[in-house]
This record gives sequence, C-alpha cells and structure tokens, in this order.
Amino acid sequence: MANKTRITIKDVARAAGCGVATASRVLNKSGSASSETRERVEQAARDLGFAFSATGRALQSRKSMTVGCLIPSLANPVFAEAVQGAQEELRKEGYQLLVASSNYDGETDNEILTTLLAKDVDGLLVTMVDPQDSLALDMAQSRNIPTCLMFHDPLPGWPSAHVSNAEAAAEVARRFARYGHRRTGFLALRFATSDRSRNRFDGFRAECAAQNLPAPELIEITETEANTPSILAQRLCEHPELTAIFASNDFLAIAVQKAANLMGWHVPQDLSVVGFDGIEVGRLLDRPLATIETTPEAMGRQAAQTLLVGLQGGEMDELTPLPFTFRVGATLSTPRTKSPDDDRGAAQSPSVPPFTSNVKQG
Amino acid sequence: MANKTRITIKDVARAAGCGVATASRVLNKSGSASSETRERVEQAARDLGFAFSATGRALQSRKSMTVGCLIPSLANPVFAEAVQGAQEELRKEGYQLLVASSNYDGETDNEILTTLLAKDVDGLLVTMVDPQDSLALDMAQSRNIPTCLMFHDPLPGWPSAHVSNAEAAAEVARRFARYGHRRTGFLALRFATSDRSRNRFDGFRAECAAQNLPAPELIEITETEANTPSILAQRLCEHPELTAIFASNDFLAIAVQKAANLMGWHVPQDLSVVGFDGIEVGRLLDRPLATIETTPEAMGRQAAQTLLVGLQGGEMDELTPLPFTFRVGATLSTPRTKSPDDDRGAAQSPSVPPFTSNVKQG
DNA sequence: ACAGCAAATGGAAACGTTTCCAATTCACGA
DNA sequence: TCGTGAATTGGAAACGTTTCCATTTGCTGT
Repeated sequence: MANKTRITIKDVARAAGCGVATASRVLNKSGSASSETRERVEQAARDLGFAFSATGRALQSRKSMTVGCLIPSLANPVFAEAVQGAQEELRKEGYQLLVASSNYDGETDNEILTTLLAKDVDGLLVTMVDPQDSLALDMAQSRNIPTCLMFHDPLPGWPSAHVSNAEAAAEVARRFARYGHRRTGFLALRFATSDRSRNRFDGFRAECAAQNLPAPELIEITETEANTPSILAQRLCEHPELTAIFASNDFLAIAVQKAANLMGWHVPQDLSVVGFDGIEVGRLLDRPLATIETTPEAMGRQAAQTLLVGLQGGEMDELTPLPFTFRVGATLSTPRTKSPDDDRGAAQSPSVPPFTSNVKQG
Repeated sequence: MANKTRITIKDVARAAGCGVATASRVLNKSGSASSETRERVEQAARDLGFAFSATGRALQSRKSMTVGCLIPSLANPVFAEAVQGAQEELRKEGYQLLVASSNYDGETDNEILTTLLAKDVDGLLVTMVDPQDSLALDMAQSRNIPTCLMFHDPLPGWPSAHVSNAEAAAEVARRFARYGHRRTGFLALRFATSDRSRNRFDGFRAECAAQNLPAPELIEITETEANTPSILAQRLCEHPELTAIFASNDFLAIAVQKAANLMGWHVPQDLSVVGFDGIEVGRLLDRPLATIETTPEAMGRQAAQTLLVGLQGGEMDELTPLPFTFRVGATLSTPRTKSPDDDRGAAQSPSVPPFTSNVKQG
C-alpha cells in the first residue's frame, strides 16, 4: 500500500535522467544547470515527493542544524518560556531544538549533554546544576561547539543570558531596609543545586550588610516542605523574629503566604514576602505578590541570538545582563510595630517608585 | 589548541591495531572478539575519548532515536507539562525529543512537521490546529512513522492521549444545572484553531439541552480582549442575562473574574465561573477557581508510552481517555435570586461531591 | 595427523548527501 | 577553421556507522 522506502536523490536523478550531482545542484540551487535539466529534475522531485534527508546532509556537511537545549524542567514556566523564546528565534534561521530536562539532577545533566553531543548538535543552550564543573560541558568546549548558558550568572568561558541575581537580590534588601525591616530571612529550595539561588542569597546578604541590617537567616526547605503549608508554617515558626522573607522564587513566596494564612499571620503586616521571577500568577493573586520581575522568554531569545552568532562562526561576547523590575505588589509593607495595634488600617506603603535596573554590565 | 577533528571509530581501530568492523563489534558488544582485542579497543576508545556519532549511526541504521514533538506553545503550562512528561518517558528508552511550537498557526504546523520528517524522526507527538487535514501528517502516515496525538479527541487513524473534552464539558453543564443556572455562556479563545475548544462547546451545548437548559451563548474573544479586563468586561456586559460562564481554559476563567471585579460583580453570586485544565494557579487564587482538572503530564507520558509501542513495531491502539476531576472551587454557586439581597452571606453550595469521570472509552 | 567447526577478524558495501574534479559541449572571436 | 574559455555534466570520494561475507586461526575429537 504505502510506499515504504525513502525516496532519495538518486531516485530523482534516475527519474530525471541525470546524475545525482546534477540533481543535487538543481535542488540546492547551487551550481549551474541548463534550464531543461533544471526543469526535469524539479518535475521529478515533485512527482516523487522527494524531500532531503537531514541525516545524510548532516553527515556530509558536518552541520546538523540542530541545537541542544538542557534545562532543569519544563514544568517550571520560567524555563518553559525561555525555551519557547529560544525555539522561535532559532527556527527563523532553520535550526531545530533538541530539548531535554534533568529534573535538577547534576548527573543527569551530564548524561544528557553527552547524548546531545553524540547527536552532533551544532550548538548548546544550557541551564544546569553545575556548569563550572561539568566534563561534558568541557567536552563541548574542546569540540568548539558554541554554547550559551541561560539563567546562570556569568561564568568564565561561557556567555550567559541572565539577570544579575545578586543585583536583583540587593534591590530586595534595599526595599526591605527602606520599609524598616531588620530581621529578614531568605527561603531557598534546592540551594545546593542552584547557583542562581546561591547568588541571590549572596547578593541579598551583602546588601543587608551594606544597609546595616543583621545578616539574613537562611532557611532551606525541601520540596515536600514547600508543598505542605502546615509543615512550612512550622518551619517559619522557628523564626518568629523575622518580619520579612525573600523567597528564592515566586512559587515559594506563594507557599509562604499560604503558610502564613494558616497561622493567622497577616501578610504583609505580620510578615512581608517578596518573590523572584515575576511569574504571571503572582499578579492574579488577591494579594498580588511583590517580586523581582524577569523576562524568561527574552532571556531565551537573547541566548539564541548569541548562539546564532557563534553558529555563524562569530565570537560570542559576554552578555549584558537583562533588566529586571521590582514589582510592587501588596505583600510588602512596613513591619507591624511592637505594640500590637489591631485596629490600624492596612499598613501604608511609603511612596516608592518601581525600580528598574539600569541595563549596565555587572 | 583544542583537538578540532572528531574522533571516529576508524581512529579507535587504528589505535587498537584492528579493523573498524572489529572495533565496532567490541564497542557495541555485538559480535565476538578475543578478550585482548576487546581490551585494546576499549582502552583506545577511552584514551581517545571516543564517542559514537549518532548521525553516522542514524544513516546506517535508519533509526535516529529521535522523536519529533509539535505543540502550539511552551508558554502554556499545559503543553509544557505534557512535553515534560513525554520527554521523561522517552528518555528512559534512549529517545530524544525534537521540540517545536507553532504559535497556534496551522501553516506553521505543517512547515514544522515537514522539517521534523526531513530530520528522520522515528516518531511523532503532535498537538496541532487541524490534524485531520494535514498533508504533512498524512505524509508521516504514509511513511509509516508512528504518530500519537495529544489533547485532541480521538481521530480516525491516529491514537490520541486525551481527556474527553465533550464529557468533561457535559459535567460542567450538569453542575450548572444542579445549581439552578439556566442562562449560560461559553467563552472561547481561538475557537477556529482549536478542535479542543470546539469539542468542549459541543459537549457543553449537548448536555445543556439534555438538562433542559437554553442553548448556551457562545462568546468568542480575541487574545487582546482576553488580556484587557476592561474590554472583556464590555463583552460580558453584552450578555447581562448570563449567570454562569464556562471558559474554555483556566486563564480565560481568571480573566473573567478580573473583568467581573472591574464591573463590581461578585463571583460567584453575580456570575459563576468554571474553567478548564486545572492549572495549579487556579488553586492559589484567593477565590479558588472551579475547573475541570486534567493531568497534562500524565497525558504526555501516556502519549510517549503508546508511541514507544509503535516505535518497537507494535500496534498502537486507540487510547482510553484519561480521567478528569471537577475541582470544586469557590467560583461556582447558585445564581443570585432576582430580587437583589445584598445582605445575605456568601451563597452556600449545595452539597455535591467532587466528580471523577469513570475511565471509560468515550 | 587430519577433517571439521567455532571463534576471531577485516574488507567492503551501504545508508543519503555534497563537492571536487575531470570531461564534454558550446559559442564566440580571430 | 581552429583555439579558448565558460557552461554543463556526472563519476567518485568522503562523511561515520553497521553488517554481510569471506578469510584466517585455533581447537576438538578421532
């Protein structure tokens, strides 16, 4: 019934009564060919429904027109959006994206990279646990495969499309200080496997110091704790002195709100909360989340554009950090004064304009 | 500096002092080889840092160990999660995913499929605008490339991992009826390019009829309208008689809530709202969204598993629809009585247990 | 000591391209 | 009429594998 065998350029050549070289030239519009041969070949190709085999091409040209993309998980919209942006950008230039996710596991990261390299990808877009110490990534480098990181702060050797995690975190510290908070906490998930989270903490801590605040409390929690408000509430209770919490991502910040509700604490009067990423959801909450707003899709695009430069043989420069915005939500206010005053209205925000980072090199 | 040329099996063979055939056999543990040759080859491979070229392999074996995945957009978490699930499942069996998104454009769908086919993918996972009328998809079929749809209701010729859109929509109609709603609306985005949306409407309308409700009002809106609460509010005002709205996805349902708020309508007293998909966000809202809860990741997994059967030469049977759950949120209640009674408390829900579909073939 | 058989081995073809290069044809000016 | 250069053409090699097949080697049992 169905024609099971692939139609190759040989079939086209035979049908057109010419050599494969000629057929190839015609179909690629590369070399010269008489208009009649051209016509015959094109006709034959059409009749047979011929389509090039990218594999054969890749083998001969040593270009797969494929870019490998490694990320922690597509279930996190931040990464999914970045991939979406990158994919759109790359498709314009004819590249396809080979996507794989590691589930935040460093070993899997390397396995995946190895596989991608074996697949002869022309370039790599990477967010991983430990890019600084990955044999597979080194291998890519030694094979001269253009590689661009995403989300990571700049690392020697690779360009990275990113937001300056430390600067953004510092902005949060400044906001806290301006509102009069002193005892603050940093809530982290997967601290060990996320340099982003670590860099945010470092930037936050440094700026707390600069603002003469006490060092922030680092609260590391597990996935389970994050997903169970009652347990998270317990963890928070261990730090009754804190008046403001900076969560290393928005989901965590939302979890904090839920936990706080559970304990009857009012956000932001009893506890201010700020997130990171700026996912759309945060806006939709009845109490919109204050957060650092980033643009993952733009990040993906930027990474892809740089990579394209590399793919065309150009030099890939280090990237300017992307701008971020502090989204003023309703979860950050002045801390409740020591003497409880339940009758006062909602804490009034001092008038502070939203802050956008200058787009300057970090 | 860096070794620029690829290390091939020939290099290994030369280093080990044997023929490439032998090297291939050793490295693949296929044929027989004396233990010393084996040792020499393995040593050489290690020393040289040899890795197979998947391209060479693909060409010779006519298996690319690659699956093409076409979806509307990764920016929609529903699709992103499905891809994530599929990717994990396929990786277990050594397959990689070539991912591309069409931005809900039918023409792009076909272009992408054509490219994927040229890349010699071994299988296809597809969600597209119009699978019933796609030359590229027919081409895949005629080339005997195993293909599994995702999200689409069953279509002759292809298995599809899906939730029965009509049944789920019917459940919404029953809920509305049970609460005493009569004039209902169905809010659709991209109705023309989404058979899923159309099937939901059909199922909804059919069950409304079965429940002796007037036919639901179909309200189609554009992306812009959806994203601008004030405009959406205007559109809703055109239908003051409606007491309940079924939105074809959760984002739309949330948008309706915002628009309602803007007009001073109370949800659910003034307007009940039910969504579709069950994205996590809906739960986090202060007024949790009533919705049909689906499991996109499981859908992706199921699609991948079926595809794997096909890839191993098996017959891909039509798939059992995945179960869905009606999530009882806080956006569905009895309609406000005709005489406004602003003092009554929040409308009480009649006690209705959450409904889970029987997992039966639709 | 020899037939017979299994194990070990490597050459070569094939997969579908592109491209180098040599050969052929053609037109044009001298 | 002939030489010259340009246009056209196709054979063949190369890309990195796997696998068929034939050859060589080493044992076994008699």
